[in-house]
Amino acid sequence: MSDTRQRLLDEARDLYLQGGLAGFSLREVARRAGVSAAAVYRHYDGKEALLREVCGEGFRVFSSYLLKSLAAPTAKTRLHTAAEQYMRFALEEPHHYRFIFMGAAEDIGQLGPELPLDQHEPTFQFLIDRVRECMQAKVLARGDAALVATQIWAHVHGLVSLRLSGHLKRISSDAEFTKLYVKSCNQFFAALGE
Amino acid sequence: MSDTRQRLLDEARDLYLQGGLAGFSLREVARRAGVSAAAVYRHYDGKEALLREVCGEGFRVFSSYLLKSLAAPTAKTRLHTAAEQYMRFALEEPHHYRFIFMGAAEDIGQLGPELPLDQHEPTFQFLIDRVRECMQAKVLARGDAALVATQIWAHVHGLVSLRLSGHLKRISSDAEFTKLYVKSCNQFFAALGE
DNA sequence: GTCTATAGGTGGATAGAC
DNA sequence: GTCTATCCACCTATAGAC
Repeated sequence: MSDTRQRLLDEARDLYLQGGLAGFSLREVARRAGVSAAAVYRHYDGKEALLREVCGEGFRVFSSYLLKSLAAPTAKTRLHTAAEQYMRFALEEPHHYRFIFMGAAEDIGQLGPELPLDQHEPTFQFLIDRVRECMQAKVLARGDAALVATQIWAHVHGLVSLRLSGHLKRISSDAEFTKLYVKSCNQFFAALGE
Repeated sequence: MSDTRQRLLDEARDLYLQGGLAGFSLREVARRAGVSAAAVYRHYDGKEALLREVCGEGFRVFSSYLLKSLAAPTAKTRLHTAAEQYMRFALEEPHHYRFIFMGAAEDIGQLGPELPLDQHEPTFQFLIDRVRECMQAKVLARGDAALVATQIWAHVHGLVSLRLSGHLKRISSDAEFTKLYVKSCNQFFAALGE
């Protein structure tokens, strides 16, 4: 991948998250990348294709975080590590997180129908697998693994999305947030029969 | 308030939630309301002012839902009813919910600095009060009421926002979602020492 | 691969008639 | 209060030179 191509991708993501789809234009992306607007078309088919690529990159990075949790030795630690990695991804790659999970994908969907939202399924399946093996190991109470995975996803997404959107005014540092996140997850896992 | 003024407000909210800030234009709002673009300026100062008014209306409706929970007789039922009303607001007024809690307000913030996001505080304070009285009634374990309220907010917002953004592909009806929501809240409240 | 130039379009906002 | 007419800015996308 050429330097310019990657540069355009980075600037596109930043610009999008700075001003949403409203303030997003190829011209501005090109300006920031230091090339003309026409040059963008040598690398991407247009506005929609560029944003689509941003989205795909986000999912690749997200997956790389999640997969690290497979290195943990037990079902229980794999679930806990997965939750931790989810948070790490959100805090370390907030641009990507917001793009993927906080409405950006929907915006792209309105630009064109064939968006890469299908990528949600494989990553969600990963969480279901972690829940299922915890149930088999009697770490979580038996039940519908997909439903429990949904509850866990909602719990972590709720915390993370409020943090990233700036709604948690009482929490000032990442360290403070991490403490709350870990505590809240532990309490919720406990409620799920751990 | 004149008919046209209210009409513009309704169309503005719908248009915004249909296409985000990207597809939002005064001209289109005016078209839908059946007036000329220039007529909008007789009622609102411009694009930003119109969206600001949409936001304010959303908070008023949200408050009206929450306040109903004060009619419940005990601290515990008031907390449960508040959680239920939160969900009812989200399901019955998804446009307003998305506008207020799912990024829309941020978009407006980029249009102009003096946005009505302060209104988050009073409504969040309402939840803190419900938590505090539950702690005093020994329904919840004692602790930092604001922090526990944050956890509860995150939990319900996580569920609701995933539902509204269409990410919960396995849940097809509002009834099914309501069941999951109530169950999940009960489990989490239990973990908080109820 | 990058540029300039350009065609064709949408939108915010205002002026002035009615 | 609502209209038409208008100005100006910005955008997407393409054509053709280098």
